[in-house]
Amino acid sequence: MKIGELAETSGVPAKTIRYYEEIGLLPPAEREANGYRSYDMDALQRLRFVQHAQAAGLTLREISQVLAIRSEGRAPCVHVRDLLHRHLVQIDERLAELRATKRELQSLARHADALDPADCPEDVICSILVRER
Amino acid sequence: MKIGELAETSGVPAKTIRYYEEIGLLPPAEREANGYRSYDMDALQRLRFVQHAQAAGLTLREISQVLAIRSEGRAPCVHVRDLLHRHLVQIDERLAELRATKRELQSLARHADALDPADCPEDVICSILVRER
DNA sequence: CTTGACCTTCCAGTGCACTGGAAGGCTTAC
DNA sequence: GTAAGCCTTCCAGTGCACTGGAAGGTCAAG
Repeated sequence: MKIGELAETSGVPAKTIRYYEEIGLLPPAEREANGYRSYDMDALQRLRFVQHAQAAGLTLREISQVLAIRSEGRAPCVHVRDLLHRHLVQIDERLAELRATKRELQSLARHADALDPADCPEDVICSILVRER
Repeated sequence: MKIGELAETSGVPAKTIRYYEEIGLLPPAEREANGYRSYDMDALQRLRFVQHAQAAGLTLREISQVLAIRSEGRAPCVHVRDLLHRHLVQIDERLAELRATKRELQSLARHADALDPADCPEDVICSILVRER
């Protein structure tokens, strides 16, 4: 399987696959006689793993770590477990933040919708956003 | 008020305030005879506005736009209104994404917690993350 | 034999929001 | 007068995850 096909199958752009290899996230690909990268199903699996892990909120650096640990023959389970728990905490924090932002935004939006632009006073930057909450 | 004091009062590092000026987010500060930047309460208000707008999820670029529109004498209300509504949509999307990620992560974490690392098979990258959902 | 779709490397840029550090000037207190 | 702690500019780097483009090699179809 050439890089274009892998890109097609996985949905990850060829450029990005090369980039992943470059930063060591993926192992150097096998090469055909002509120098083209050649991939097997393992490569697809690895790429899918990267996608899953990314969807789970892990950074490429963290994914690299898991991959590296695995390739050393150690089971990354404990490591992954920690990573997962840490990310769950982070996600909860981020969720709380986002919800607060949403409330703030909604209150601002309600205020904005009730305003006639002509009423905007000249002496403040923007009465919608500046008013005290 | 010198930059350090403004930084102290606002909680925004002096470095960042200079950066904001550099990118045109804040207007060039008044200078004292010795070249030091000098700020008044308006500056503090602008900085607070930036903080609020940032907390509301606007990018510095968007905040610049609002500030620029205002400084042209036009009321940015309509613009801000649009911005707010667009950001509300974005936040809802991001919230949905995050919640999905959280569910995914929780399911992975439950799986990981139930696993003995010794059970990790050697032939997959990481059974926690790779398994089908 | 050419056209077009692939593939290669390499370098450089993007976007976002800073942040660090060097080299030097100013101010205040002792 | 000197030391600490401000301030200035300028350049450069950070982190994350790509993305673009140039210049060139390869392959299959017509």
